Amino acid sequence: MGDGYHVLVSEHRRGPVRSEAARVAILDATARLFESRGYDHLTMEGIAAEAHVGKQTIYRWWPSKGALVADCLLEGLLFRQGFSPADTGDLRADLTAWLRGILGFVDREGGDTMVHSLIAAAGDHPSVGARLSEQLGANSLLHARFEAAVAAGQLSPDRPLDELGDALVGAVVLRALSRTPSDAAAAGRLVDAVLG
Amino acid sequence: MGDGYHVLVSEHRRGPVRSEAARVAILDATARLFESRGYDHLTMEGIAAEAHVGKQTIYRWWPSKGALVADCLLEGLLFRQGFSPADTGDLRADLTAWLRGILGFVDREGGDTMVHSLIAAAGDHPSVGARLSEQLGANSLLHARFEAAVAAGQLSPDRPLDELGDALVGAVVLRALSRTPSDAAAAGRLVDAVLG
Amino acid sequence: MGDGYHVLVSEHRRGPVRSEAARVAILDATARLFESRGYDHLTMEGIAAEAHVGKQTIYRWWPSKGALVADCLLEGLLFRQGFSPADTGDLRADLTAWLRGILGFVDREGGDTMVHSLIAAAGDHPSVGARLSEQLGANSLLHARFEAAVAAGQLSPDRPLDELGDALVGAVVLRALSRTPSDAAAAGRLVDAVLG
Amino acid sequence: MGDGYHVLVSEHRRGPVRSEAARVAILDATARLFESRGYDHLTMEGIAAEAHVGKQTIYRWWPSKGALVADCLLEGLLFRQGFSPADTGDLRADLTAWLRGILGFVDREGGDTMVHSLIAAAGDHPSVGARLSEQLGANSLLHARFEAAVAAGQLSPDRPLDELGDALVGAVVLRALSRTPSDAAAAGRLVDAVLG
DNA sequence: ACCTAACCGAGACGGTACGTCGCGTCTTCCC
DNA sequence: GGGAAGACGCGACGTACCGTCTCGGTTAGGT
Repeated sequence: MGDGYHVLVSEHRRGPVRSEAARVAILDATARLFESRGYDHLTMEGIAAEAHVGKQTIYRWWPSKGALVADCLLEGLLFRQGFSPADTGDLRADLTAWLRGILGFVDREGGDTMVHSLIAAAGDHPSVGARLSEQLGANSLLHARFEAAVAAGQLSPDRPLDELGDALVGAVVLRALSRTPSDAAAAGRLVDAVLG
Repeated sequence: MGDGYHVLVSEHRRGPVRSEAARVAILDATARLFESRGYDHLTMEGIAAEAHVGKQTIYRWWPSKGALVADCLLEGLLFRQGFSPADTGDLRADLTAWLRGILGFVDREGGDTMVHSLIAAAGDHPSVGARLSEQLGANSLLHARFEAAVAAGQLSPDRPLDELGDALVGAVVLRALSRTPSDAAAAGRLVDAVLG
Repeated sequence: MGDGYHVLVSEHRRGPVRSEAARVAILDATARLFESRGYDHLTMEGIAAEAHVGKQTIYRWWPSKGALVADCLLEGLLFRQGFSPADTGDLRADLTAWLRGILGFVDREGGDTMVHSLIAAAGDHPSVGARLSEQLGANSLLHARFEAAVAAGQLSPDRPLDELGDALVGAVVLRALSRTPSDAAAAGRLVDAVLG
Repeated sequence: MGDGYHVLVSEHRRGPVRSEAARVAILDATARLFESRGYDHLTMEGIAAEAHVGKQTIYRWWPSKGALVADCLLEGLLFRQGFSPADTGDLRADLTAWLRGILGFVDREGGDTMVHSLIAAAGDHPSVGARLSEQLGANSLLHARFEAAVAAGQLSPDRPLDELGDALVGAVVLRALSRTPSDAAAAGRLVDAVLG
């Protein structure tokens, strides 16, 4: 897992094996250019040049720019900053703090570019979208926090937890899309909206 | 409304006035090509040819493809299908039906292309994002439905209504981004998630 | 003569007469831009802007860029530097000095640009070619010098004088076209070639 | 000869080598369009289309339209009709016949277009001018004829032969520029002018 | 004193061509 | 056969000018 887009099967072949150096150089170059120039200024030619690699070497292993970015996400080269909700026992407070962190990141310099780039990449490659919400903590960490809240009796057990996360993350994405700047109370209001 | 991207300020200028025929032809062509080919196969050259217009006439009045699409949305040329929640008195049922309609549209042939295209366009132009959620009914119609629910005592008056809509629409957008197909119960679960 | 491309006939018309200010501004602007940017970077739009004049005002009175330049030559706004052969009594020496002056001008900074521009303009407008050789002194001044030489017995009376001038000027133009730089003795050799 | 604009130096480079097929297709298309439409209706886009070649492939190897035409001349694809003076022993008669041929060509349909096109091309690219006079026979063939005349005692040995040719060819070019139609005796007068 | 045709400035219009960028494929030499 | 390099056909970009047309404003005869 995380070996690049094509998983090497064990069929025996002649000739040299895939160059790990090239694979890493390509992903590094992709991540570097993604962060500095954004997804839509990311070009295959630019990546090849930055990685000192022939274009064919990229096309041999990845079918598209989106797949390349998806692999960068898998390797954790992009969007290093994960957002995990704390567990102080107070679900509402924890969610608000978590959201405030995310909204702050989105509003900060470069943050919205990053999110926009990820959204654009998600349009090109299916798994990027999944990774996007995962990096925002929704899929795993947020789910765990919700389960803890259910166990603590702060959340009704029949609430669909995945959808709860989707709603929160989705609202953030929507704000990023419409470039609505978030005021200080926005995180609180959003939590109020879904928790009641 | 429908004045185009540049709002004509009242300063007097000599010379010919902007051609309404060209403006309409361009927006029509944009809408036509957007629906038939999707946002990322939309080209300025294609629009100019389809509208029988010089490229410069487009660039004179719109800075980008995104702005063009945003104007099409403003004029209601795109995404004609608006989604408005009914008011049967039962908020939960109404929201579920409304969401089911939207999710069905997104999953249906062409629907996800349309949403993906709008998301891509939103990345290029700020106001497209706002229009996107508006067309989904969130900003105005959904807000009205929520207010009716508050009046009917079905919704706590201190729930932030805008954020409630954002959460629902955002979840839909997130699903579209990650291309998660929605099962029959998805709409219900989503409503359960936010209404508790 | 020199009133611009269209000679005003005396038929009576209503309305304002042609604006002399505009005519002069246009020719001045043309000459200014011709000298600074060369014939092929000369544009109708540039001239109109430089002259603070509508494009239509240019097209109303001149059919082409070449005609405009031809009028500039007629008015003496271009290529102010005329070359006239002296008459010291020694035809060979006078011609050599005259040619040296011309060749020097062509080789000097900007000179070949000017000649190239005039040649290019001549391609667009017939009378520019005639003006070109006239400004080089060939048509009138050189002819007069030749007649004096005939009278002084330095030149056989059956030599065709016009062709003699054409040969000398033509050789200069050819050198300008092929951008052959002329050495110090070139003028002398050229005179030797035609005078024998 | 015929190596194209860029002379390949022998430094070794990796990667694909320049496509000879593309080079030839481009030059052929250029010659074809030059002859049919003239230099100033020659467009890079037209050449690319005619040659079934990408525009970039042209710009990769030639900096301008003029360079392209210069290469066509080098390859002998243009102006196939060379003019060579005969040697009947009578220099004056031979030169007159040769000039009459050239002047006739220039005056004939298409001839002046060709010369004007070459003159225009010469303005864009230095070597075209040199090729122009070469194709008119001046540089090599005419020089040879002059040497024969010197050997035969018909021409003084101290006459500068190159300049003699320049004078004759230059006069022709000048006539083409000023679009002066040549009468039947023009060739004779021109020869009289330079031979005395 | 109007009327109105023609001038003027400004510049929008439908076009053509420009020169550049990036795509994904193909070709060459080297390891 | 993988890899670096990069030429290739191609499509689109955004810009520059072309020559025409359309405005409002101005200027003179004509009535």
